[in-house]
Amino acid sequence: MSETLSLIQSLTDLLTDKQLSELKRNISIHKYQKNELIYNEGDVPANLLCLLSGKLKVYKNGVGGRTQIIRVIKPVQYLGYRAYFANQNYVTAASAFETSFVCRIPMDLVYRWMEENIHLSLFFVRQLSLDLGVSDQRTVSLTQKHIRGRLAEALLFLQESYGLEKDGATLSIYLTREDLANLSNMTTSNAIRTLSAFAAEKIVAIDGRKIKIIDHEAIKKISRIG
Amino acid sequence: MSETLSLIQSLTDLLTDKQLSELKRNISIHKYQKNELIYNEGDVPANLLCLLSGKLKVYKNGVGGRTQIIRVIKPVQYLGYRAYFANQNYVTAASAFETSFVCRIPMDLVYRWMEENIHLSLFFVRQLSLDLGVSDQRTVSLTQKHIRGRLAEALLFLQESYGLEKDGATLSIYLTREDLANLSNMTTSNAIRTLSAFAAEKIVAIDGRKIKIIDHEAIKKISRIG
DNA sequence: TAAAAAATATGTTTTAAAACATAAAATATT
DNA sequence: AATATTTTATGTTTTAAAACATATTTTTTA
Repeated sequence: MSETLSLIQSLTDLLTDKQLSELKRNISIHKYQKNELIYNEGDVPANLLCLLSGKLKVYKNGVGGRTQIIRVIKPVQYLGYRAYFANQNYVTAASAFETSFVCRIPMDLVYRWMEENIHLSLFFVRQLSLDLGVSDQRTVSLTQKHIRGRLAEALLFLQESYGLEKDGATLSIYLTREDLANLSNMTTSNAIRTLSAFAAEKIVAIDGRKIKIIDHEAIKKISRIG
Repeated sequence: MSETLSLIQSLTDLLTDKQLSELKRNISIHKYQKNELIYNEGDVPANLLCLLSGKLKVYKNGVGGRTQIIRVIKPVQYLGYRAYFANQNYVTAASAFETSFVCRIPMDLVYRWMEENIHLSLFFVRQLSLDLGVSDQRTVSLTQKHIRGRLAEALLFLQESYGLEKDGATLSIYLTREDLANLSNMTTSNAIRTLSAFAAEKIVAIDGRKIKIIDHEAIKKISRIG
């Protein structure tokens, strides 16, 4: 428990002693298996969620069964607050890329703390502002870049989000081509084909779901100019 | 001045008397002509902006000179706060669709008020949460819907945003086909062609830039299913 | 470990949207 | 009012991405 609390420090740092002890009494930890749903579109957002370990995706089911991954979550990051603050049900769903531990804090409690703790409120102001900037940029990238540019951007995004393995080149997250497609707004076949093309061009090396970044500059260039 | 203050009531309601008098000393009003730039990508976000009258667009310049309208602003709505809160320069630009009056309040002042006024902070938490929900939904619509669906959605969006004229059918905003295209993520020719098609199908009637909604249900259906 | 299911690979066809072209109409400028 | 510029309209061609098809490989489940 003390380790858990240290993990979610960014928020707990902001709490008063009284709020902290209240937190300890109301926090719960949940384990999610690979691909397990954490919340679904339409659900009531009752809890603030915090990813302690593992990897998550936040996504929307769009037109004709197509899925768009909106953002990915890494430890230690919060999620699930937007809908509550907007007084809406969830408009996204979230599930685990791999086995993950998530803690839940009742959102009503968090909101009560916010009313008496300006730092906590400002924490969410900042968080939401960062999220919104990313979302707006993403709208433009996904609509205007060509397939190769979108896939290259997705690879860079995964590198930034989850980092690389000890070799300093292999992405630490192993996604199916379908997830890669849903992240880059393309069909699964196009994710497969385009990734194969990158491999043929020696920009990446692929070994199943393992993706090794060979020519980082080339990927950045493709992401930038399409 | 008293009328101005009544216009921006949603925010001023939240201020203390002391803050309100400080507001009066620091607020300024600016007139923008049609197509005039209000702020540009890369600018430092020094002011909270509030549209008092007129109509604005917030947009991003993307790949290859293409422009994407991110959101439209109606009176009385605030803008320009996200970048400040995220500690970034503007990643969007804003300009006037038509002659508009915008008031400016120094953002440092607003932030200081937020630190001593929880209601103001929670106002922005809610605002940002709504913005983020719209942005995420927009990402999916713009990437997954077909051209007809995107244009139909844009028409509905303009109706919601700016309303209709006295006839109860004509959109109150007259956009060029180019703006309509930039709103719907398509080329100008496709906006022209698709709008002509809607007119031929008697779903809308067009008279220059005037767009009259004839069959609202049909537009909703096209927006929904593509 | 065998069978079934899911994911990946690769080729071919189709299609939606962009690009290109030209003309007419509407706006703006002198 | 005349000229220049921008916007709208419409036709044609090209192209990027989706859709469809089939085979192979990998993963899951019985």
